[in-house]
Amino acid sequence: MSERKKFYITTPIYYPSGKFHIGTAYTTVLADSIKRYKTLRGYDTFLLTGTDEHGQKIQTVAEKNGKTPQEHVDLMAEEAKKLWKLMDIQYDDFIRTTESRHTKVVQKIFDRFMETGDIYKGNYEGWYCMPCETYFTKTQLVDGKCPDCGREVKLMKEEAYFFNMKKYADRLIKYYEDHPDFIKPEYRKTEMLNNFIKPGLEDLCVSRTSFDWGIQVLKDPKHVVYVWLDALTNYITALGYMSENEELFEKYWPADLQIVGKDIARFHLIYWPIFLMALDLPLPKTILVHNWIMMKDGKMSKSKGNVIYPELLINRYGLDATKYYLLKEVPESQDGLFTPEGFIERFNSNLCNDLGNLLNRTIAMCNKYFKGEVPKYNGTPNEVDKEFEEFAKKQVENVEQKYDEYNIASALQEIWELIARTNKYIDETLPWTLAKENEEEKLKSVIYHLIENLRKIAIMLLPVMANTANEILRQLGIEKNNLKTWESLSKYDQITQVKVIEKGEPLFMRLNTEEEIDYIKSSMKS
RNA sequence: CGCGGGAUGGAGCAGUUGGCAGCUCGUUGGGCUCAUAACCCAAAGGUCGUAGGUUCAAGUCCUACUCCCGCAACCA
Repeated sequence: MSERKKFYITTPIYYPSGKFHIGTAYTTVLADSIKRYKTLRGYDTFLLTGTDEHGQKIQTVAEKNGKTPQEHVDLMAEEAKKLWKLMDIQYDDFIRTTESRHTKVVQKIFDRFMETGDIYKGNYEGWYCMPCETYFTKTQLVDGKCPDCGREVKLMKEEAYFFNMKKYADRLIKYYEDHPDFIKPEYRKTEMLNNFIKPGLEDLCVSRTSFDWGIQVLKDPKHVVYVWLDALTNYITALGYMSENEELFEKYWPADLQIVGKDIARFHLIYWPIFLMALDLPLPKTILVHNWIMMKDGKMSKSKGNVIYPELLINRYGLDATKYYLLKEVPESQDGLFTPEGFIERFNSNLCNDLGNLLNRTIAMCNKYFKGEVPKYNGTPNEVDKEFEEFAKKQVENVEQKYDEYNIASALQEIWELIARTNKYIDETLPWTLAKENEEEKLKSVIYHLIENLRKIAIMLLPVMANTANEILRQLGIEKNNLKTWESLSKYDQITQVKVIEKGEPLFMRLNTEEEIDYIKSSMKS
């Protein structure tokens, strides 16, 4: 029965050493929106997210809080799930790297790599900070001292396993060349080639003995698997790879889209494909590297007192407004900028004025002139109607194309152009004048076109702002499911026997700019 | 000469293969009254980082330079 095409999409698994900030929320919302779009387009979708729960840092943080590492990550995983619930993220599975379905398979993979010779034993050398119990590379050091605490570091050596990356370098380059869609945006590929691959790949350290909060290496129990071999494989262990039941894996792998932040681009664009090659598995179709949301004074950090948490925005301004802002604000070519001013401006201007007010005035007119009953489609008696219809059709195509390119910010841009055009249409057609002059047919056409455009706008907003979109449809009185599908966007004359609600309700209430800016700024400090 | 990205009216950004410099917000003036003091129109405001070069024509190509940001190998 399942002839539907599948679409497997992943977020990174997040490292729960502290509270999740807005950057994490951004990645997840981006993935969720794309999933919703693909679902709307009829795909059988699967969205995976989760937490990366091992490592030295977790151990340290847990101890500081007087907890065992397990207690700490249990708590953090719940925090993550709570946040995703608040944000209405429709994930299909949540993988934790401490779950046995993951650890068992990682052990198998490690064993297999030892057998194939991809993993060999060697020595890891680095500058070690005793109090922090952490290794640093030479370039990470600040004035030759520990970048975290500023104390002396010692050059230390420990036995460790390495993965032979060099062996796969040529294959990786070839793969890049043969698959132009593998990495988005393109310049990330250049970055990888120039910085890491062309100068010669170094082998990757995949085990440690200096701490034990990790997955044990079966054949050498004093070692635990180190970071990336553990973390990256979540994308396949979650689907049951190498387990008794590989059904999901068979169905969904390879991933269609993997979304990562620019900070972990290297690991996903180099090591991950190489691990997959070593396992003889197909590579994901596309890895999308997104940029960051920055603050005016640079990177978000607690010491600067400029961290913004998603809960704050959601609780005060609503989920849809928050999602809209996030997805609109990060461009492909560079980092986005979060400013309280920008947030409030977007809210008032785009959401209240452009969209909310358009719905409100449309509903008011439909009530005033037709007692709320949407007139039947009667063609395009107005001169502008025809051009207007064509414009809407074109925008639908544009939006679709942007969504297909995973460019949500641009898709929203295109939707807002249609909103603006629709507002303008009211001024062009002057419905109140038509009413006075008893131009019944023309007036019917105008109202119909307004309602129909709003219907299209709502459907196109479904992936990003489901609540708002459904609320628009509700106020318009659109109930039939066949008027809520993406396919219905290509039709213009389908609305019949529909009655809008008697009194429009504001989608978004205008905010007092100064008050809210103060509010956001003061909450960022505390 | 490590690599990559950026530098465009007050702020934030678009600018495919070179062809009269655009968008959003803000400012000013006007219009409209269906609407959430919203919406529509118009105007002001830029030597497109600097200096050269190619071209009939360059924000867009080439060269040099300046400044900002990220990465620079095991830090999500």
